[in-house]
Amino acid sequence: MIIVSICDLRYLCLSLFKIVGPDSTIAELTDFICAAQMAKASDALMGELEEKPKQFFNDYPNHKKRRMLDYGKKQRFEKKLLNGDDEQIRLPIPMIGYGVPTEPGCITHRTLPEAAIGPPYFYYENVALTPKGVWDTISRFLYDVEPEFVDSKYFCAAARKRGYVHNLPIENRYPLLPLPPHNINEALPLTKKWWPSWDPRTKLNCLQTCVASAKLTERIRKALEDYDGTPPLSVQKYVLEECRKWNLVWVGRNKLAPLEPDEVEMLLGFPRNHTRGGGISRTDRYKSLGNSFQVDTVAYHLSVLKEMFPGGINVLSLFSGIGGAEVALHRLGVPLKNVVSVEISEVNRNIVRSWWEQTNQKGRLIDLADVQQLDADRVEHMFNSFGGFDLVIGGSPCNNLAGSNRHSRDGLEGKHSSLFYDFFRILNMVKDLTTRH
DNA sequence: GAAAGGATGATCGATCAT
DNA sequence: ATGATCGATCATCCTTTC
Repeated sequence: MIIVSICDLRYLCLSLFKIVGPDSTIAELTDFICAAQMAKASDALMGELEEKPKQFFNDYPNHKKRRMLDYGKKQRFEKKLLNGDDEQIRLPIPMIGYGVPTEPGCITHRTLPEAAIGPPYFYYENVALTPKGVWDTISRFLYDVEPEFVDSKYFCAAARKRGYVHNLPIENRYPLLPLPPHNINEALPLTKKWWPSWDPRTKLNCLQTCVASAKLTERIRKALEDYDGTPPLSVQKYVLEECRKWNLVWVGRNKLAPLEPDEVEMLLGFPRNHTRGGGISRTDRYKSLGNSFQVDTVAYHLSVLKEMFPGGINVLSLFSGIGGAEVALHRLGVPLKNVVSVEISEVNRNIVRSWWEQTNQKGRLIDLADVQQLDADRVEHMFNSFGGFDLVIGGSPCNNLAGSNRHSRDGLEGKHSSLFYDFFRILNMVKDLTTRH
């Protein structure tokens, strides 16, 4: 039974911004929404309590204050309230979304919810493997569009499991050419010579923000060189574990190494030296790259824009990072008229700016620092001076969702990941402005 | 100071064993 | 069916080294 519709939720959200103003925190916002849902749903809950009271109390302990860390229970709660008829969002096997160029089984038709249909087009990205219920919430806010889960291992030699919520057409997509190498030994041909037969990997795992230290690879080398030829199974197991955990590749006899920043750029579909701005350390390059789009994957989804906008597009790019969206559109040959790029990191803004200059862009790049400072007035002003935005694109922070985070995997309400609600807020403003014109 | 190294589990699903 | 096991994962904080 659907108790609170997505429209109600959006109106609640928007009215809260009007009531308490843009300075209110996300925690206040979500508390408000939860309280409103509670009130609206109380009648139906009484019915449900009669049916299976025990399960209810197991699932939803009786506390007034919402705690950050019990997102799982809260999300189940919300799901039951809002989406009781639907199954929880599941990841597809294989993880190819509506289809990828290299695999059979392409879906060419879907029906979008009425409220989701553009203009503007929007494209939202985040990690696929989140705590439970996160994608249900994201999908509900983004007009009930079902996420498209795609693993970039179908586009390049490294895995990258991501969910994409967008309202783009899915017919007649095409990949960037030339197709990038799909296996490790094609992408990194020099490793082939040293690759032992007992290492069965053909794809790398997800490229992350940290890489293994030289000390670690030295320890592995020492462990291997005790044996002439094939090491015993126990050593093989240890080495392969470290290889998979740290994405190590073979660069010499018994010698493993982490990927170079150049190689990560190539695997992610960026031009060589894309992140080699002035004064950026190796560590910072890995960090910026690890937080980025896989360009070929995103470009495949965006390729439908090429025919629709032969004269170019205006883009609002939120959480731009090192400009994965901009690079993807450029490589597709979609002219960039006006690009508003919002990115908190100055280093990343410099990277995008110098890419913009190096590629001789004819359009205009406006870079801003903070999505939270992007209020209705500024959006409306830019909207009017450009004649609207054709695409709102971005991937909001994943650090409170990602599995690698031991310290603060707090879910969508976490300090950084809650900026998702700013993506929704800004997209919704653009949507309103577009329909008004 | 800046860069690199090292220690730090948990979640969730898929697969396997019972 | 049900529980055990396995494997992947856009990270953060503090210490050490340069």
